[in-house]
Amino acid sequence: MTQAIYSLPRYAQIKTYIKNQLESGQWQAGDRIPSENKLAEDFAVSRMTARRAVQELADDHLLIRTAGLGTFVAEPQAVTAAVEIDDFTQQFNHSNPQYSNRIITLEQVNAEKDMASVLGLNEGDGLFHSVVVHYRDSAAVQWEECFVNPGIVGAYLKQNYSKVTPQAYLNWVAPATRVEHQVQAVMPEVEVTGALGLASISSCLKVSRRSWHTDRVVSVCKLIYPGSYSLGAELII
Amino acid sequence: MTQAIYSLPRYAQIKTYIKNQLESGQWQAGDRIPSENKLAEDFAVSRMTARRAVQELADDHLLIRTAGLGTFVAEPQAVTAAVEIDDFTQQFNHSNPQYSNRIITLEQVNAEKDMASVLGLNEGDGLFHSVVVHYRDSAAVQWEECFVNPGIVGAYLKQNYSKVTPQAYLNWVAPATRVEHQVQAVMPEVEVTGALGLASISSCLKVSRRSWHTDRVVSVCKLIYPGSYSLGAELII
DNA sequence: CAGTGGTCTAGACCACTGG
DNA sequence: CAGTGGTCTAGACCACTGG
Repeated sequence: MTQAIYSLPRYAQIKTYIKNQLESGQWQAGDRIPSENKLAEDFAVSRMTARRAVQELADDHLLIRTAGLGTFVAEPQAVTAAVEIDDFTQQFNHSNPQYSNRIITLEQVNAEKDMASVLGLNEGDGLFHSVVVHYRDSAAVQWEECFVNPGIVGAYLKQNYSKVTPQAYLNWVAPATRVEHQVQAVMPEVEVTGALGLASISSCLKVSRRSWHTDRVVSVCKLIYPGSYSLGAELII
Repeated sequence: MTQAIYSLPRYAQIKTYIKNQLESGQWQAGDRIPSENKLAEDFAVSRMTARRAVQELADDHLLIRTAGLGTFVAEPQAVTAAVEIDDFTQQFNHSNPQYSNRIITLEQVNAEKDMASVLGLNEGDGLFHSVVVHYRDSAAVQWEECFVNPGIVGAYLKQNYSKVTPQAYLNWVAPATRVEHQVQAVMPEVEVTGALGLASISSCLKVSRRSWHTDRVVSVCKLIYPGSYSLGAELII
């Protein structure tokens, strides 16, 4: 069926076959694809080999598997390309004389269900919550709201954040081994626009940020920038 | 050794053990970790089970494997503030049945001063200009306005963009060797909001994108997304 | 109930690395 | 050469799903 490149491993050949079916539209989102046993039979390989092909594609989010049900074509994912933008954590520090901040909130709260699951905690567990507004030359440039895993950064609430920013402290205690960002345009709540000194219906840039230390989530943050602020290099168009 | 959560699969227990060694610093970057055979013996499992644990951690870039040599602790990754942004060129293609587009503009224009300098042209030189609106399931998801260097992509205007997207064509003719993005929240002009089917004061995400082929600028694009659209993975907070 | 994916075994052969 | 990871087999038992 699939034209094999010489000596391409069999599981890779099966992957290629499946990917061709997906790309050509033969198998549509939501369709059930052949079972491991069927693929093993069709390609004359053991089930473990067929399984490997399917599993790796599932790991890549091209397929979704459910025991007892089968394997299904995933909804088209927004394929992503990594783009380097400003590192917000390094941008703001107290060695910069233009910089200042204001602590709005610094407290322990009980984890709601979603946040608990993201941080690997149980619902109701204690976690740390902070809200800080960052200024450059007395203009508010960022609202930073963080939820912090107390199992990793136990002394988060006890730091003096007029000396070090929350992000700098987090990076010092638990250097991120992975960071995930998500960017969106929003009109923030009045609480945020007020703190940033904006009109109540201002368009803002929202960056959601999750950071890991090894395999544990250290912090989940929401950063709001005034719309006039831009991430990345110079303005082009 | 490892405190197993009851009924956690054995490969997962071995993963936990390894991760503990990494987190505690027992195994440092560059160290060689026990071989599959050694782990299989220590944990009294088959080699395939031990292998699965090690392989999954290698897939997560915590370990690096080389046949004949062994498995080594990876260097801590340099954290870059990478934001995952949709790769428009791959996301939008005509083999995706949910996709469609509408060409608004496809023309040659004379370069204004700023654009000429960005593209390495002289003021008044001809350049190509396109505006395309992309749809997913008949909902507008992106306004794409491009200025294209005619010295690199001379046949840009002659393509049939009902068969291939402008970005896909650009990538085919002059694969980008560098891409720069800049992200901003804006309230677009009525022309844009109208084409996207939005209220006239909608908050939108604007991505400015410049792409290079070797050292020449191929295209300068402005991408506008509805504010409800988000770049990157799932919504967190 | 038959079928599915999830886990696991105890072997095997291979290409490759270092000493 | 002995050891490593990469691939692969032909079985097995399990929890789970739908009809």
